[in-house]
Amino acid sequence: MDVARLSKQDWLTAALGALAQGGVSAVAVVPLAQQLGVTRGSFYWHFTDRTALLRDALQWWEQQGTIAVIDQVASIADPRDKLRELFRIAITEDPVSGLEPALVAHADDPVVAPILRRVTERRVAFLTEAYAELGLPATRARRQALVAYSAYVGWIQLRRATPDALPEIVGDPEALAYLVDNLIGPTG
Amino acid sequence: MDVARLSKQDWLTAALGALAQGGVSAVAVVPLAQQLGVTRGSFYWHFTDRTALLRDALQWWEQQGTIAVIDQVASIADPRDKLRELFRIAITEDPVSGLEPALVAHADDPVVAPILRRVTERRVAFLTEAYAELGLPATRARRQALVAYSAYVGWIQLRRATPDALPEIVGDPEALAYLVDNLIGPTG
DNA sequence: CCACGTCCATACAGTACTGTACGGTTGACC
DNA sequence: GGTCAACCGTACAGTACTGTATGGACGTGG
Repeated sequence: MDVARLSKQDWLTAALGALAQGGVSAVAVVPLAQQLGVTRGSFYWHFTDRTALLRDALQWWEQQGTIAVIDQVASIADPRDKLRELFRIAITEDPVSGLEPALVAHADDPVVAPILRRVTERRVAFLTEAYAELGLPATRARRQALVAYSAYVGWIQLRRATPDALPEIVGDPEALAYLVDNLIGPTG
Repeated sequence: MDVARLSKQDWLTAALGALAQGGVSAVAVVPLAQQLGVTRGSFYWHFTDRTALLRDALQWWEQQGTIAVIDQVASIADPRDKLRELFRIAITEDPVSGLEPALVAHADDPVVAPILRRVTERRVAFLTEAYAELGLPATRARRQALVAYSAYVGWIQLRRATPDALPEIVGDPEALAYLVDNLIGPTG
């Protein structure tokens, strides 16, 4: 019959969902097993530890979230169009709602810290490169990249803190363009 | 002798610190009591519940964090100077490091949700008013307020995610002015 | 058809936290 | 100096989670 055996990936995605909602401490074996319809016996076959689950889940997210999106826009030749499309994707989409806020909140966690750091650095570096292609000198390019990235981060935070105050922006194409232009910043 | 009896406020500040570091689940009675050098008997005299501690702590923070800062800049007449000073304070100071990211991460929590919502709305309303004083029409003022506030939120998040990438901005007065101007946005 | 690898359930300690009940200590005030 | 309230320690259940050990079900290849 369909006894519905689980793969390692099932645990990873479930862990990311729990992490997004309740933070690191919500990545617990018992609730996840209950949610997946199995017992802890399943978990301790796939993973050695609770920490191993958290680490593997974050590493998987690191690959999917960072590399996939960057690959999606890296082919765009014009740097201004590239930034525009990048921010549009980043603002409107949100694969695992609330994950990034949860990660930032647990920035001190020994498992979270290195991965969050790598992802942030990689994103800022990509932005810096794009702004450099736009003609900014190196120092100003990195400065603008930090400003733009922090604006992006704040946006996804705000979307979670007050979800119903923002559709008035995302829903209106003109307002969305206004936001994207503001994210890109003064590059003239 | 100096048996160092605790006040209710001691528990509140300790709770905010724990909340900032480990999230809602870190606001636990046993660890806090241990950190304060007492047993749980003290806690259950001052508070009825673990939830009551969390609620009271957040309400205290709501008053201190929101009202105090707004009062500090509300007297400045020129709206542009007012915004400048507001963002300067918001960017450079951080009374309880990491609290706001932790709150956003637990935006679904029944205790956190209403308070976070009130604080966000109040801040955005204050910004909207300032931009209106600057001459923006109502719709654009609120839109710009949301953009500016999300940029601010992202800044304090980024400061926590990668603390050593940002002093290069805060330390340099010129770069700080650049950031503040970018937060204020195009208001010409 | 049976032997083996995969996947999961169950049972057993062990730990950490929550609430409650109650008893003890301290200091102010009459 | 006795009384009362504020404050805290201790002991008792109760719950939730972690890890480990072990055995069973299930399918696949020899």
